[in-house]
Amino acid sequence: MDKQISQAVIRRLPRYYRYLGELLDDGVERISSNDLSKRMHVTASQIRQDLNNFGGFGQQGYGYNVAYLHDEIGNILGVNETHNVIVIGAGNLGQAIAGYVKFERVGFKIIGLFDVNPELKGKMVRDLPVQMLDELPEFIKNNDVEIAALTLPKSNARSTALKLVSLGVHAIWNFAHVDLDDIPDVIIENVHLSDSLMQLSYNISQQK
Amino acid sequence: MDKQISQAVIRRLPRYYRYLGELLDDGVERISSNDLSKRMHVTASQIRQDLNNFGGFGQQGYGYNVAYLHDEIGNILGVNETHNVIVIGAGNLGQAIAGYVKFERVGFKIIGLFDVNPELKGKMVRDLPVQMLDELPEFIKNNDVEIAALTLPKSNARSTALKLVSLGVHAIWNFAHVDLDDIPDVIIENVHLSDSLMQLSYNISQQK
DNA sequence: TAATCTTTGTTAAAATCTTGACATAGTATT
DNA sequence: AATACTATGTCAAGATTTTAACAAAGATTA
Repeated sequence: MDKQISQAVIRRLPRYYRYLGELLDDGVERISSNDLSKRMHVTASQIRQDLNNFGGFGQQGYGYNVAYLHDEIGNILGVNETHNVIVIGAGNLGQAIAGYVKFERVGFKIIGLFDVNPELKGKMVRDLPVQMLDELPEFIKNNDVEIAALTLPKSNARSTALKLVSLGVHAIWNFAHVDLDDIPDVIIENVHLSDSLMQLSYNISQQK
Repeated sequence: MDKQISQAVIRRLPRYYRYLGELLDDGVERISSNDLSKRMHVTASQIRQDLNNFGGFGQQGYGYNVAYLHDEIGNILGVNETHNVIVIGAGNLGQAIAGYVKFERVGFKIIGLFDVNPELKGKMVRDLPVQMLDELPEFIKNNDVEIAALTLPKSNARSTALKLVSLGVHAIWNFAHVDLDDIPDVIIENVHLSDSLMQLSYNISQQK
C-alpha cells in the first residue's frame, strides 16, 4: 500500500527535474544534496527527504548520479511518456497553449484544438486546424486523448468539463476561473492567472 | 509591528474574493463562515482564521456582510486600485496576456508590449502596438509601470529582469522557466506552466 | 424586554511539513 | 589494506498549518 505523498512534495519535483536537466546539459555527472541545495536555495534535508519518498536514488559517500536521478524524477512525473492533449477554446490563450512547442519536449503533445466559434473553423495554429466542438466526440473516439486544457470562458467551463469526462477524458488543465474540483472521476489542475496576479499585487503592497 | 502572514493564506484570498463576488452578483447580502465553507469546500474554521489575520470583518450572530467583505479583501489584494503592467515578449503567450481583457476588471491594466524581434514592431495587439525593447527605458520613464510580465525565452529572462529592476520596475510576473527569486529588490510571482502540467501528469498516474 | 439562537473571534489541540542530527554505507586516499 | 572522509537515508525535534471547541457578542423571536 503506497503511502500518499503530499502535494507540497509534488509541487517541488518539477523544479528538481529542471535543475537536474540543466546540470545534465552542463555535463555534471554527480551531485550531492548539499551542492544542489545551495544552487536551489532549499535545505539539503528537504531534498533528501523529498527524494526518499520515492526510493533511495543516491549513494552514501557519493551523492546522486545526475542522469539517473533526472530520469527517475522524469518517470515519477510521467514526462518520459507521451501524453496527448487537446485544447478547448481557441481564443488568444488557447492558441498560445496550442502553439507552445516546449510542452512536447516534456512529453505533452497537443493533438487537437476546438472552439464553438464558426469563424475560427479551420484556422491553422501551428500545424493544427481549429475544429468545432461538435466534432469532439468523434475525435476523442479516434484518438487517445488523455488531457484537455480548458481555455474558454468560465460560463462554459463546467458543462464542457462534464462533457469531457463523459467522453472519457479524465484529466483537465483548467485555465477557466471556476472551480471544477468537485467533479467526480477527473483530475483537475488549475492555472488561475488572475489569482496569481493578485498574489503578486498583495506581495507588492507588503514590501512597501 | 505587522505579523507576517503566510503565503498559504494569501493564496487562498483570491478564491474568497471570487466567491464573494459571485455572491454579490447573486444579490446575497450576508453569509456565515459555515455557509461559505460549504460552497467552497473548505472548513469554516479556516475561513474565520484566514480572515482574522486581517481584522474582524464579521459580526457575531450575523456573519459577514458580503459587499463589505468583498471590498475589504479587494483592498488587501490591491485590486481596488489600478496597477500598470507591461508585457515583455510578444510571442503567442505575451500576446495572449496582453490581449486578455479580464485583468483590467481586477485592476491590472496592460499599457505596453515589448519584444526584440523587429518583424513584430508596430504590430497591434488589441489596442497596443508592439514596441522594441530598446524603447523600454524611455517608456518606463514616461509611464508609471508597476509590474512587468516576462513572457520570453528563459535565456533572456534573467538579464531582462535585472534591467527592469534597474529601470525601477520592482515586480515581475514571471512566465519564463527560470528562477528569478534571488534577484534583490524585486517581487517575483512565477507561473510555470510546464511545472503545472507535470503535476497534473503525476496526479493522473497516481489515480490509476 | 427577556430568552433563545446564531455565529464570530480566539484558544488550544491535532496534523502536517520542514529542519537538524547522526549512524551507517560507501568513496577516496595513503 | 587501513584510515579518513563524504554524504545518504532516517529518526526525531521543531515549526507551521489546519481543525476543533467554546466563550462571548450580538441577532432574532416571543
